Amino acid sequence: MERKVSESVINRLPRYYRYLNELSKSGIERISSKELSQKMGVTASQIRQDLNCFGGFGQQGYGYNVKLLQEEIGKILGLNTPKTAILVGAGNLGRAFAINTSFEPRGFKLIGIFDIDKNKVGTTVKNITIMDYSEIKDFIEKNKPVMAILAVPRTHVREVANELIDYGIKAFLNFSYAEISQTDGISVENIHFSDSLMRLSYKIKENYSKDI
Amino acid sequence: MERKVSESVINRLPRYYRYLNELSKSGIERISSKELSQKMGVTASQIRQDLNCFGGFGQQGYGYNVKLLQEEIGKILGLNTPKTAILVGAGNLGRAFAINTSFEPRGFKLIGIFDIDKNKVGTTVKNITIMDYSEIKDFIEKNKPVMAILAVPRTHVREVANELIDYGIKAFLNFSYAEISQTDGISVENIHFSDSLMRLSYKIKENYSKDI
DNA sequence: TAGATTGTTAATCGATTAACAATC
DNA sequence: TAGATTGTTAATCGATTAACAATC
Repeated sequence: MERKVSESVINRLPRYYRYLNELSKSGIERISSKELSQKMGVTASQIRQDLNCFGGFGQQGYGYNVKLLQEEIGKILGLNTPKTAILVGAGNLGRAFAINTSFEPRGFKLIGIFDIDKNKVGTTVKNITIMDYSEIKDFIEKNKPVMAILAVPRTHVREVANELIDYGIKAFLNFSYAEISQTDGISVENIHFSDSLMRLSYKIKENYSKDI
Repeated sequence: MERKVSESVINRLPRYYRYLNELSKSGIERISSKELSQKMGVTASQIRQDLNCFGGFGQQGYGYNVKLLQEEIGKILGLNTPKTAILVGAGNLGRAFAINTSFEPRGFKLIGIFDIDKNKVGTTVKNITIMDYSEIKDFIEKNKPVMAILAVPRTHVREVANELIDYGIKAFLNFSYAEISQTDGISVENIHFSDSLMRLSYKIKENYSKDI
């Protein structure tokens, strides 16, 4: 029925959401695509095109209501329906992510944390007691979490991911430096620090040679 | 002289690098664009086009030498010239990043860590003693680091970034949930956990409604 | 009503894919 | 030499930008 919205558009939505949130917090009630485009460093055309993939949220001659538009984008992103998530791997990174992240405003709810390290099992992070990885199957079958955050060693990612898919997990936020083989119906979002560093390395190189 | 290489190409380079590294480690010496394309889930055309932005690294009738190609991509990314970096903000996230990341193989060298929390100052992470943020100006002027990893509260990012630019920092890896205003000659790479979560939220929503 | 700004169609631009001659 | 596969040019596809009629 509806045509599929392109990846590029989706990738821009969180940024719109963030800007609208800031505008809203600073008390601005309405904004035109032109004003917003200037603030964000994009074209007004792009903003209007992007938004009109989902419907007409503006009003001719007026612009967009900031609060309303933010709400609509939130709905498009599905932030209003909390999806249950578990964290696999409670090392430095896993714990830091759990502590630093506001799950609820982003559409998720963290309901379990797992590790294989017996020293960690039983301790708590964000009021959640870390469980032994051996209990994960039962936990998933009982509580049906939708998403798993993977912060396990690179060598274990694929194995763990496959297991969790078997148990019923539908989506991954993957921090481990390896890729989860693309399976049908499984959503994956990777955060690879190494890739970011390498891109930055390239950019620095480019910026310098430009000057010479 | 050379035409600017598009962002899309650059963004794919680290992934090529990773795959070649894996191939190399598993003892594979040569690979054709077709084989690689199948492994990576892209087109062979794209691989050849991407690589030929930088030069002809292959051989007709043979394909690509895995090790050589990996090396060349490493050079393109600038991984062979270590760039000095400092970490600003030694909270959970900053520390976890410092501990988990291999800087040298990604073209960087971590030479200093800063925080404002007096309780953290003096303790060490990865053999680096955390310094007080008040010392950062002197440190930068003396040691001339090129890049700063920002893991400070959202409310402080812009202020800190502007200060560091004044002191001579040329690039940022930014974890804080705000954007650094794009300045000429300054390279920025953002890692926004919130954006990743929201994109995943959207994907989950889409994957489900597709099934219905 | 006049002015502003949207939603949307059309034009342009760039990126991806296909095709093939060059050549190992 | 014959087969394979690159490097590169041409064709296609999609995304971005421009333009403008609709309308608040």
